[in-house]
Amino acid sequence: MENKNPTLERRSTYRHGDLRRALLEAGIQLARSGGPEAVVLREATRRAGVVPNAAYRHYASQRELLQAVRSASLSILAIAIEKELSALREGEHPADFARASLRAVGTGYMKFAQAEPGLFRTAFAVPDDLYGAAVPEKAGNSGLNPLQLLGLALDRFVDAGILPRGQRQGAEYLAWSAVHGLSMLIIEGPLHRLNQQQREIVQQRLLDMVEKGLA
Amino acid sequence: MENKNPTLERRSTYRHGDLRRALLEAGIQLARSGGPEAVVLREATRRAGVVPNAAYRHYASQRELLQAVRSASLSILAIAIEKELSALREGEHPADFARASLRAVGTGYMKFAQAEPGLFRTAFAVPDDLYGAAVPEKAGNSGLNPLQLLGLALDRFVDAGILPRGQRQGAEYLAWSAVHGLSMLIIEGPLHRLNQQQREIVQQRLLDMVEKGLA
DNA sequence: TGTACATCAGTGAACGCGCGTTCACTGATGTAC
DNA sequence: TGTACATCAGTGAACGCGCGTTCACTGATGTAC
Repeated sequence: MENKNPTLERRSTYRHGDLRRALLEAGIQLARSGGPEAVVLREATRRAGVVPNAAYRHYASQRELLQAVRSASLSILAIAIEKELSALREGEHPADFARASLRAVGTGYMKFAQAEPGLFRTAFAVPDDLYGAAVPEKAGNSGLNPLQLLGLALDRFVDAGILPRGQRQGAEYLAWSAVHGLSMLIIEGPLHRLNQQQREIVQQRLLDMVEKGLA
Repeated sequence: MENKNPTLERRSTYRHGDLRRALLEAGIQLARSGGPEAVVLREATRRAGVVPNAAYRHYASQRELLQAVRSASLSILAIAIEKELSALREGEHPADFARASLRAVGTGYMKFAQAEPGLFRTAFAVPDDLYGAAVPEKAGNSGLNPLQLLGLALDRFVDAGILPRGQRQGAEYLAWSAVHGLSMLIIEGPLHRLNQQQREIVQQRLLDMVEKGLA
């Protein structure tokens, strides 16, 4: 029997103080360890050290809490991608820089999927717009969400002249499909048994395919 | 309130006759309309016109029934792919034939995902080997499961000399990732809003990318 | 051809579980005067 | 600076729900003699 409520110090105050955030954070932990179906409202309140219905002061329903967790997951993913991107230095060859950018986005995405499969699955479990107005809840530090970061890398392809401008539109979805698909096959599919080295090889080959196949 | 048990004619016999199959078929219907989480043992027994615990004469647990449904889903997918493949005629150009084969596999896969999202999600929801001994429960009429059908198309690439033999191994997973990823983005992701024509365009572009990027 | 009996498919009743959600409440806080 | 009071965060108790699963049973079937 593990401690279900590691965060709880018995509250001395009647008011919690920041229950909304505590519930969100508990929800993120739940998603982290069990994916979207683990985001259980009652369990989140338990972890926050609060009675179940107290949640309704801050979220209208379990569904609304789940959506908040989902947005947070996307934001964490965006930050992981940004981290890979920020390791790049813009050299003298724009084409190399563009290619490295795309690989960084893809690598950040796939690394995240494997390091945080629960959050990854949560981020994409529920259909929801990733187009439209960029909302900060789903964005990284740059203010861009994961799809927009991918778009940024592809813009660099166009700028470098290695992707015809006419093929730019919708190219996100081609690259995204490949990287998303491999992530799924690895984290909950038939590629689950691959060891770390094998995973890296297939990831690199996949990125090669995208790079070569896009232009 | 819809009819929960459309199949049930009030049984006149004490014995059901073929409850195992009836439960499997009910399970498939459930998966069809609601994905893996809809495969509820009690509901399957209701549809079979039988008391809940009767299921335990035929399946050791809900999980076992779900696995059976999953295998059936893979088999149905294999048949869908075979249908696309069988429309091909082997012409005089092996390279063209090989390329058409790969496109047929990819098209069959993506069509199935969109026509039967519930079964598709069920087929891939639970991790499970698709390697190893080919088991007939997961295979199509040819005795090959979906992964093996993809392998067949890639073998034709090698035979036609458009894929180096040294790059053949593991190539399944590159092609599969792309096609699987796009399917997911379309059926339960941000590409859900695309209309039929837009979907076909992006699917064709994705297949172009794979074809070009593989070799 | 007839009868006894083993087999086992399906029944009936019940279990514990955890979930999301609603209701009327209580207690602390902070604002108006 | 002190007091009355509105606000509203969190409580306590309870609801109905559907699930998977277990138990002791009953009734039909088909096989052995």
